[in-house]
Amino acid sequence: MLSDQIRAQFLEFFQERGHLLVASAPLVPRDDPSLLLVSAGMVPFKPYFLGLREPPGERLTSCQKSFRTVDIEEVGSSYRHDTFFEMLGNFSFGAYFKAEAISYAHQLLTQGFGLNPDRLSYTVHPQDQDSAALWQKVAGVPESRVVPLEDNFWQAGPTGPCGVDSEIYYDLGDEWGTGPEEQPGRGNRFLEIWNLVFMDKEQFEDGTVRPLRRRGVDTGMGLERMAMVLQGKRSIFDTDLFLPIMDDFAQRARRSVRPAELGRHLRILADHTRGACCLIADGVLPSNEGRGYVLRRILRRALVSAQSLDVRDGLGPGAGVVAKILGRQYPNLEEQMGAIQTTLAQEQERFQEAVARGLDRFSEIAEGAVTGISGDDAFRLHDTFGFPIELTLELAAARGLQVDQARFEELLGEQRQRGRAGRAAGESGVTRMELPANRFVGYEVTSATTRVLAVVTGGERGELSEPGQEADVVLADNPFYAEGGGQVGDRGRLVWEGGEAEVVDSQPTVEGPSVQRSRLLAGRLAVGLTVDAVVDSERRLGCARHHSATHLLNQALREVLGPGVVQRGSLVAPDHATFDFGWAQPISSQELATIEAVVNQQVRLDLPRRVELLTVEQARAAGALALPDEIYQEVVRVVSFGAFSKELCGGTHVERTGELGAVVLTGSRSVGQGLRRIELLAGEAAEIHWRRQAELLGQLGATMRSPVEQLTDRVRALQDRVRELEKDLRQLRQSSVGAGRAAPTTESVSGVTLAIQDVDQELDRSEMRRLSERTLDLAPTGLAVLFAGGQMMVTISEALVAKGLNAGAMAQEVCRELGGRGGGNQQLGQGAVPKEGHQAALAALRTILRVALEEA
RNA sequence: GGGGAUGUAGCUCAGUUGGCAGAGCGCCUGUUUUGCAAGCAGGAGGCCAGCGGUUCGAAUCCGCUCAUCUCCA
Repeated sequence: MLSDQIRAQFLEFFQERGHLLVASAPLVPRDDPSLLLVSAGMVPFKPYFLGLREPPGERLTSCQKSFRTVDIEEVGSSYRHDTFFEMLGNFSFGAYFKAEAISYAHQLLTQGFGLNPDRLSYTVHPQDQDSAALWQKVAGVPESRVVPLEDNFWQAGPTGPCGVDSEIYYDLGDEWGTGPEEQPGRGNRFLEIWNLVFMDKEQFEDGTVRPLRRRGVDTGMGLERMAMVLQGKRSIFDTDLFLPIMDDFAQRARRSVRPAELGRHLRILADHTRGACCLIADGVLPSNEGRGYVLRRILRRALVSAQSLDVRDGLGPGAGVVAKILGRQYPNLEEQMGAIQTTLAQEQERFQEAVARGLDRFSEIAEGAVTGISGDDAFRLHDTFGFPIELTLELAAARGLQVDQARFEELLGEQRQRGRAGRAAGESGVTRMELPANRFVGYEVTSATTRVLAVVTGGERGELSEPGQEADVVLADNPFYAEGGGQVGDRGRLVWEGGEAEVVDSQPTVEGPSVQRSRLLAGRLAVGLTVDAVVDSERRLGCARHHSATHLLNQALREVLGPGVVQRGSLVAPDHATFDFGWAQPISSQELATIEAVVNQQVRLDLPRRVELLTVEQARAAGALALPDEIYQEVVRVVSFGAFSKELCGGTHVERTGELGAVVLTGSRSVGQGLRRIELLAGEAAEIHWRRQAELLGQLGATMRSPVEQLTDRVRALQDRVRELEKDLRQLRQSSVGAGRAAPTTESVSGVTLAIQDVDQELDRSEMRRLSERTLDLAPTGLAVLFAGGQMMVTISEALVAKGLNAGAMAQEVCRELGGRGGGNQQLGQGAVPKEGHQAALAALRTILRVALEEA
């Protein structure tokens, strides 16, 4: 049975039983910073289980793209470990619980997929008598095949919905082993194919566990494993999901290795190429951190394997095969193929550079190596230069060198420890807390008379009584826009009988309602109070202008640079906005000017704004732009300006583009790999910007006494002139110094020649040095002292150095006597002496020299 | 979020207990008058990433910032 059929049959089975089919969410989770990537089928449904949002139906079914990073290192060496996988699931939100879930599962497996019931066994949580009984009753399985398992308890994270679960295992047969270790949950013979989670509790940060308002079911069946079972294969990699990818790489491999190694490399290539394609298609780009780093890591692992097998044409063609297999299920693989190919090529290039650098290092290390390569060196190659340990091992073996792998692992472990410690320290102390639901009225009005539903200070409910105190406030009818979609949160005031508070920020919460960070000015703020909530509408309007301007910019970029422009984020503030987008080349100033012109043209057309509430499908069909890595709710706001721009957006906007007045793009710069940022100003901010520029130019022109048009030439000429003058001055000084205002004199101190030069001008360091050496020429076996303005320099000949004299020490002593400081090394000493102290310094030097010579 | 590395001429990089900023390639001028990326001589080109500190003196030592590379989470 082909994997496409398995997927279809699963989803049909549950659709026939009243489940609504929900499309897979992107791999990048929305609004959940605790998660790197979607790692299970239920992740997009978490808010439904928590009761924070209404699900589109009580019964849902989906095939969800998922990605797990925990066993990246295992991939290739195992028959069932992968990173990217598809999770088939059915979900209940209060519609049914254990009995139906178990019955459905048994029915689909045995009748739908036709699995032999004798090969199935089940695990349940030891406390979960219900499930144990249900398996026997509903599925008619003997008690012996229902195994209690302590770890059959599931939760999405440290906090959140949780409950006992029940796992279904398929017996792969005697050839996988017959020992006592081979049991469901242990060994290899029994393969977990489906997990049914019965969620009825919620875990809180403080350790308490409370029942969920609406208990539910969350199940997950791994498509890859099911395909392995139904296609009678010994590995998920032998199924139609992976085999064509492996074949493709095998055909392009030019180096032969041992069969076991070949298989491992092909599995790595197949899994990682597949995963990388899906990540890139969902908007992830390689980087040094976060999910971008996950992508880079699997790409580099794949590239190491590609190199080991000497694969022709790299990973690119493999991506084509991936799209052929998964493209029908996930159309964005085809749509984003251009981005996928360029990303693969770019990362390959970067990797080659890192390898080339590492090779040089490795050679240096290997040159000096006698017995082997230390773990510290191997780790350094890996850690600092990104040179894969696999290559180090390979190259070392070729030279007959050992690598201290144990030490390497030890260092890697320490690195991990540091990483974890760093993360724990950086964790924010946000505690989860139930907040009452409220209503956002800010699209329609900027002020409202409403009730205070909650006042939260320091994670606890309370009230504000002292002026200056701050708290997060939840309002029943809330006119404040909470930070989102790049637009900053509203500010304003809360006013009530006998009191007032300033709203300094508005933030969304994971729990649902947005909170107004408020600082008490007067009176007392507590739950139940009726307040007038007034948004700072000037500020709001500034945000609206800049937000609308970014929409125009987004479309203008696509028209000028091409449809490949993908928005990656933005910041919309009252006085400026920035817009980030994926684009590899720098933006020329001409391009920027063209883009700016297109935007302003749309401003002058005074396009009307329209807001529609559509389903995601409708919006997509209408061609609305959306961020690639955002998941939107079922009903979305679509904001359009005339026929020019149409975007999914929850922000606030002007009514007509004419309100923007003018838009100015102040520049573009790179903010990361393949990521550019354009800064823009609209309305009054643009006006201020221009006025400042004009003032600046005016001042500059006045200072230069030159018309503005000629400023560039004037400045350039001035620079040339300065350069010439500096050069002339240098030469002049050199010659004047050489001539010597006061000719150098020599005298004898205890039989040693002391050459003295005193010039009545400040010299720079190199000039002093040069003149000092020339003065020393007069005393080839003695010493020289040079005074130049407030500086003194003592140089002594090799002969005196050999006698143990120290110029630095002498300079230090002389200076100290004159109240200054000095120092230096054996040949050369330097220090500050006042201009009028030259004679005193000389006298001191003579004394010091005499003493030093006597000691020597 | 936490480590490591790098930042010096247009490019690739040297630069030693802290003491006159260098090489190769490229560029300009002259010369040779020639076997294909030519030879010879001369020259221009630098805020040593930025800011602060230590020091008589910092490309060099210390701190912070920025950019790039890289590993871990």
